[in-house]
Amino acid sequence: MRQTQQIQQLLKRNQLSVTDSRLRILELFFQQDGALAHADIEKKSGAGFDRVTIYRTLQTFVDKGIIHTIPTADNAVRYALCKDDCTQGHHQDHHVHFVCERCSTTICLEDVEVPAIRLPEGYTASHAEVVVNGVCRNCSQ
Amino acid sequence: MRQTQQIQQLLKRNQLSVTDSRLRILELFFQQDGALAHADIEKKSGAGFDRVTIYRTLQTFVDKGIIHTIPTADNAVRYALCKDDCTQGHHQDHHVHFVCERCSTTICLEDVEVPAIRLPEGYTASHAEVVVNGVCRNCSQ
DNA sequence: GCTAAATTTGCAACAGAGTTGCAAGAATTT
DNA sequence: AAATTCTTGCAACTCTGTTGCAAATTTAGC
Repeated sequence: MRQTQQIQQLLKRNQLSVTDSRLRILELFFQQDGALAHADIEKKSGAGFDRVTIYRTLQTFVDKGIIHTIPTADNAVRYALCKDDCTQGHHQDHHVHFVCERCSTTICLEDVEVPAIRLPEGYTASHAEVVVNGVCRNCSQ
Repeated sequence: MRQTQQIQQLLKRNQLSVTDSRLRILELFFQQDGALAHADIEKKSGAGFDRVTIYRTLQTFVDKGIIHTIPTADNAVRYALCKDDCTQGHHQDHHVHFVCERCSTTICLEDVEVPAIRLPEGYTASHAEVVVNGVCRNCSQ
């Protein structure tokens, strides 16, 4: 399976040991183009990894910049893959996410540009998170 | 105390019974111009209200449109007062919040306009939440 | 390929956030 | 002031996330 090799390389590039849970969880992210919550991963991983392992794996991936978190109004943390060109600097920039009101699918709109936001005097912005709520392509059909 | 009367009227206008906890919690929101988390309210309320009461009170206020929630990256729910002209329609619109990276103060920037965000084809936006992270006026001095 | 060192996993136990049912207590209505 | 309605507090529970530690796995050296 070629994807598995890609994932292995991704892990090694980030100086991480290649383990079952890491392979499987990354695989899930590559299969899904939307974002995943911890609970999704716990269900979909199948292999019955310990909750703690999943938490730690996700944290590790966030630390390494492989995935990033998405803030949502319902206070459920979701994670999404960072694109390959998404290096450290990425998270300093603007970032747009879309949450579908019908199916709750959360996707990362990397291509959408966030217009500059004018703040009151005295305020300095370092980066902004934008969460757009609405109806996704699938649900609007 | 005149403010107490204002708060009482606000409650009655929303068909809510006037109780100690509701008065006190609304008072906190009026004193504070930033946002409050559940934990903040528990500490600051002083009067030792039950945790459950605070949860239910906040939920009631959200339902009535008196306060609204703010999504943050650290996954801590915060609540802020809606302005008087902030009726139901408000939450359909854009909304900008600012979180200070130094003091964690969260404020609601009602006056800032959010530029329209262009989405890929097939996607329909109903409203957007923008969270700007940076340094607030107090901390930048 | 095998051993030692380093890393990762799973378990147990815990902390915190939030919810629900229900009886007792307040506020509102008449 | 009594009856009704609504709200509170308690207890118990679920869900999410964290920490310490021993066992298991992975990696690196030989």
